[in-house]
Amino acid sequence: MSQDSDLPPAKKFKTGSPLFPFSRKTVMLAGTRKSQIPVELQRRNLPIFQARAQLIGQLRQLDSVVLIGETGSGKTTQVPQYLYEAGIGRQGIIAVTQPRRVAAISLATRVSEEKKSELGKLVGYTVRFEDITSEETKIKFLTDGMLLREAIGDSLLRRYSSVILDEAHERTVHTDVLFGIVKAAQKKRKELGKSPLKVIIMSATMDVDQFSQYFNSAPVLYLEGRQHPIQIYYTKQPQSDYLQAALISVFQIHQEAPSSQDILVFLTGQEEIEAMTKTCRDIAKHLPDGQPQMMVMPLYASLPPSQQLRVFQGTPKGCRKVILSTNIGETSITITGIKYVIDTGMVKAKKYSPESSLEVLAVQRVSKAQAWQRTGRAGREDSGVCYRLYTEDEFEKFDKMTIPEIQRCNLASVMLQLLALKIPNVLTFDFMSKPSPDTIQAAIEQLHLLGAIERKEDQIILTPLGRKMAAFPLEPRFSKTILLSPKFHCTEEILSIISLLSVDSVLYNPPSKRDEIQAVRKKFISSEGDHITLLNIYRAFKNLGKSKDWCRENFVNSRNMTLVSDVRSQLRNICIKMSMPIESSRTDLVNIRQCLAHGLFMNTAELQSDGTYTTTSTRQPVAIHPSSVLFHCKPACVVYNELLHTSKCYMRDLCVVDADWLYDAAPEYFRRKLKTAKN
DNA sequence: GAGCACTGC
Repeated sequence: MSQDSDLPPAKKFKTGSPLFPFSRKTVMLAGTRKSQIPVELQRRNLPIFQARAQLIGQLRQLDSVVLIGETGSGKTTQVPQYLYEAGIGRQGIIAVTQPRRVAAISLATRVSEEKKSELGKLVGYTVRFEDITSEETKIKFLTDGMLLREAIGDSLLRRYSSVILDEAHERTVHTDVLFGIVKAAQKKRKELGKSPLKVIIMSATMDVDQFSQYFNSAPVLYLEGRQHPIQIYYTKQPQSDYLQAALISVFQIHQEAPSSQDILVFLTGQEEIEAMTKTCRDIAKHLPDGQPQMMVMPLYASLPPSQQLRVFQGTPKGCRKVILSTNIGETSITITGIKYVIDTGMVKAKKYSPESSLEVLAVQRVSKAQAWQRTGRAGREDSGVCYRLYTEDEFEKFDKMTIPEIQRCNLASVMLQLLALKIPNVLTFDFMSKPSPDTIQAAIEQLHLLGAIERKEDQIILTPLGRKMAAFPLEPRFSKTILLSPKFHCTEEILSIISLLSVDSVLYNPPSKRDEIQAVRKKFISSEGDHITLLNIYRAFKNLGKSKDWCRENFVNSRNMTLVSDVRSQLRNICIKMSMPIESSRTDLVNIRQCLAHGLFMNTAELQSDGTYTTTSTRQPVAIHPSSVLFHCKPACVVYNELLHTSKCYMRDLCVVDADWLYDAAPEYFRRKLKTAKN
């Protein structure tokens, strides 16, 4: 399979930087083929169809199965139909979970077409804000988070005869918790003599042993995908500057390859991608005659949707598309026509350290699994080529798998959910990959401080407040803030603020338009901090009919703003269901800030005599983030939404508070902290 | 004095 050769892809390119040679390997990865043939024929043409009878036989017999199949095997669309057509578990619903909303929606649409039934009848989907199912629905696609929510109401998942956990290799927090939930539900249903629960884990070719072992040595079935050969080139020497290396590779390929073949480059973040976009465009302008044109497109999540869509558009004849992407291009967005992938081997990812309860965002090496995922993007329609900007020796030293998210994040929400699910002992919950005891302990401590839990005879139980908190699709401290708000007569305002905080930033901040933005934003700015400023922006948005034009004029992300509005009405409905009084504080902003102080007291920082800030909880030196309206101010005491560790440790989204309010909110906590500070 | 990978309820 592998054949080494000293074949640099091009020798003509000159930028004054040395060329570096690559060594070559060929591997087979899966791809999908587009087709215009009728649906039934397409179903029969899928690689999985040959195995249909055998597969149905196996699925009928087994309680748990791990199904390994590469992209293009058709497993996600076909297995639910096979179960249904064979009448397996006819008495219940077949659930298929997905990590992403768009996937759940498009798969449901696809399968309902194949079954020639209207979407929402036999085949439906459930995602946040959207439930397209009915009494008739037997095959239901849903996000993993949605199934987890449903489990809080019924931990035995009684409505379902089968649960298919798809894309299990991605190991999202939600999928990882679901592993434990479905395993426990299956066992419990058996013990109680109820109808059995079939569990099917679907994954790309990774982690097989771990999945199988966890599900009581479940058999592993392999499905073939459609294979397209991919040539892999490693650099012969380690590259000290991966950006420079990527740049050279792009133009080497550009000189050699037919212009219809597009290039996808994996980089780490917005800033880097914008800079590289500019450099590529500048160089492309001055290429010698006779070379193809080049269209360079950035791709990252916070890019406005209109610009994201550009990567799907065709280019004029004789023009090559070069897409510079974050890891959004690994799984979330699939671009057709990619022939070449350039993998820098770097990624920006979050790490969590429980001792400082800090989340750190840092550029680091990808795992082998991630590198393969990137490589696979080159061979989706046809054979492809992947340039890895690292040596084969370096690759061998990469971690095998990306550390699952559950071992890299704050577990407060997860622990609250497990408690709401009535898991007997959350400290010993059967995670497939156990988080560290420190992280679990830190989460329990947080929930305790929020008043969500109490200890009773060595058991941790949910308080009535904690039970209410679990009803909100929010981080526990946000739920708590909402539940406190009636006391301060400002629930309407707090609902707006919490909704604003719980989605991505609604503010666009392109550096090129900084002065313009500052002028426009002036009218909303509150000296009391970002929360009140955001509230002002939301109020204006709402009063002016939620208009898109208004958003554009004010550099507000209208997509995120609409999401805020949806989240708000969802949260408000939950409040109504709890019979919470919902009042508006109108012009009184003090109440709102008091309420925030009571909810976010754990995130407090105080001004020191030298003009710097220190967190109250861990005495960590912190600074006000440049995006804050308080950036140039020095309030004595603030609460913040989150800490972000980049070049410094920054507080984001701040609110000015009185120290007295904080002592009122948690007297015991602050008495203890004060003592520690003095020692 | 200066900056934010990606999902999801």
